[in-house]
Amino acid sequence: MTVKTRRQEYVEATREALLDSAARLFTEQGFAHTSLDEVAASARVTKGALYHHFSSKQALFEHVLEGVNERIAETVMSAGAHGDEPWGRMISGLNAFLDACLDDEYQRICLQQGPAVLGWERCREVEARMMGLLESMLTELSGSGARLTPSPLLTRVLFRMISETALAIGEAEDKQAARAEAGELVTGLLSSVVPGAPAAGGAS
Amino acid sequence: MTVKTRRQEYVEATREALLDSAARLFTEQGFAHTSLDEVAASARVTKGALYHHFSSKQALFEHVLEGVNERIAETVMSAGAHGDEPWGRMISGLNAFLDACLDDEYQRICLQQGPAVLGWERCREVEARMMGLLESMLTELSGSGARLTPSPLLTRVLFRMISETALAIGEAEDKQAARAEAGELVTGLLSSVVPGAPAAGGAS
DNA sequence: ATGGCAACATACTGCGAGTATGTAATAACC
DNA sequence: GGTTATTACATACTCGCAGTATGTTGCCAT
Repeated sequence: MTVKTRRQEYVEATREALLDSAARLFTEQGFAHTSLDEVAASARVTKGALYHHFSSKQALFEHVLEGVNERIAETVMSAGAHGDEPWGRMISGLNAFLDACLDDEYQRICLQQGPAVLGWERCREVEARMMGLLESMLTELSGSGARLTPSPLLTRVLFRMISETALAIGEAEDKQAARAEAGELVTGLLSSVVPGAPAAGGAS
Repeated sequence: MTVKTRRQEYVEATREALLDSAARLFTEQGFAHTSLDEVAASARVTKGALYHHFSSKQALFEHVLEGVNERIAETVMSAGAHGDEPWGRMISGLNAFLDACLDDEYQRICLQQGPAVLGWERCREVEARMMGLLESMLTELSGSGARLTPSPLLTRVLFRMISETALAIGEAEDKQAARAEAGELVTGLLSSVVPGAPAAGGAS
């Protein structure tokens, strides 16, 4: 690959400025109450530039969501990679995810607006990486004999369950307390489903 | 209360025609792709009539959702009322709910569009009745010694979990098979959380 | 040099939510 | 029982905004 010309850098910068502005405005005002003129103005370009880079408002939102999701997924996966025993990795990944839920952009864009704007189906496609992580952890854990046999549906349901606690954290007044309660509840639920864990443990 | 005049009947009929048309169109085309002119035309009135009865498009949707939710809640609650032992009532209520998820209107309006249009918070207010039913059942079951202490968060998480299986049923090609799998999975999960149940039982 | 394309800007269209105003029938009041 | 107020709509309009059509300007290849 040849060295990137200055012009290509400008193009990329424009594109990312649009994505950044969109992420900010979608987070602050929501998808419906954010106009594309606003986004363009915030990135100091016009709507023409926006439509040159993104085919529609939905497409713009989709790219924003993918970016935010990617950022969080990276954090969670790196947290879930370390540790030797399966349960330890599960717990670290889980805690990383719950911590990520304190992130405003992830809250509003991925958890709240995402399903509304893109539909559940498309939204789950984006979540596929994190779902995959959860699924592999579940099968690994179930190796030691699980109460429930792992299945795509089980993974999906557990993932949504965790997302719901994430939403609860986001809505709570005292987010730290909610974060703690959610952590205990989810680990408790998981240890009910998959044995071989500290029966009821709060992990920080 | 005085006898209802013929005119009041007409008014009520108009209002319900609007609600019916809106429910149909929102279900078929979704909230965003349904225009109020369309709804009004389908009810054989004009937009003026619609705005006389409902203050905004959101308000119309909200009333539609409340109606659909009420209809389902009635079914579920009556199903959950019969039976003498708590677990039996829980199972019947659960099955009634999962069956209700085969209902297109409930699927699309309450489970898919609802959170998107009204936001999760308002949506949970509407779901309060069914959440209350679940919560009372949980506390009742936990009387015999639960693995997890019941809490609002637990109720909420379990409810969302069940809703997710509901969505899965709706999206599946073979809905009957999905319905069966969901039934087993949810009863299995619940019996993991709340003991005193048939360890793993498929209830029809 | 020049033709073409990429990366924008400008100007316009159309749809649809919401509003303002009209109007016919009913209800209220004296 | 005639006048007035109100209800239950219809008609006509505004306006914000997503999407489109059409420039305009520089860069790059040949």
